[in-house]
Amino acid sequence: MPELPEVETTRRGLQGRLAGRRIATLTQRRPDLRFPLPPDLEQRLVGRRLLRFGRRAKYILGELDDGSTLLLHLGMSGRLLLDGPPAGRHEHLTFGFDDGAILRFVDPRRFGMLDLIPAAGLRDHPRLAGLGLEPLEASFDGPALGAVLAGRQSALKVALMDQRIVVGVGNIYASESLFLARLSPRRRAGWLKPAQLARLAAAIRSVLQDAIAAGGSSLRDYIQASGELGFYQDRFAVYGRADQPCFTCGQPIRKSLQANRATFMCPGCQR
DNA sequence: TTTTGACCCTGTAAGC
DNA sequence: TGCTTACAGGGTCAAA
Repeated sequence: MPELPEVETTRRGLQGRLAGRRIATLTQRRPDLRFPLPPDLEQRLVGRRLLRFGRRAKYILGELDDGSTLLLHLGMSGRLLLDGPPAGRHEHLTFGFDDGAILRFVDPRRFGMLDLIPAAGLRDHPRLAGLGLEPLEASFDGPALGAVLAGRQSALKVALMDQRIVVGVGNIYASESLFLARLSPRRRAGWLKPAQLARLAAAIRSVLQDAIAAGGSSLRDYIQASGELGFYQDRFAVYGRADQPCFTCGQPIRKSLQANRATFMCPGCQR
């Protein structure tokens, strides 16, 4: 489910509602998400104040008042829901806060994860070390993208989804960004010219920013922390539009598989 | 070193 | 209607 726009939208919801709040209770319903939860999680979390919520790649980072960091990843089906009713058998963790706020971690497929990192361990944490460029940072441009793609023989779309190269771009936004940049997902990643790299970097940034402004994309089970739906899915140019006419040139959108993931492109517009 | 494919788990939808 | 199969937004690991 969540790519960078959905994670960022969730982060903003948490920051607005929970920053500065103290964790009063924690209920765990099962010990295993993608990875086992820290065994002493409740003991280490209850009583701590959450100072602010940050983001690195698709990870949400909750900074605690003792210097440790609550690390959250939503996987493919994870949701963080604020103040709503109980979410049923896939609600694995429930946080209660000092002002009565409730945060529910719901993840049917359990590809999500949660960890608590001591202050000294954040930089070297195995989930965070080695992550690639942040596409919304000011330094993300054509030359920066060219530097990390240099020498890559793999297909361009596969490279864009590699979190060691660029973070936050998943299957939906890779297809949408490549359409906007008019580049074929099957091009070799390391062979782009400077003008093409500049176009692609700008397209990635533009697609992600527009999706954040729209509250993310709500397919199947993604909703914002507030319970509202995102609506960027209404603007998809290619994703999920197999055989439908391209809005630009009218040719049918083509669906294929790359690295066992669905890829959508317009054969008329993308070269 | 880089790239590819299998796999983790569950729900949904399509096809028979 | 009921069963089976394919597929889904992510990330990791082993093998090639």
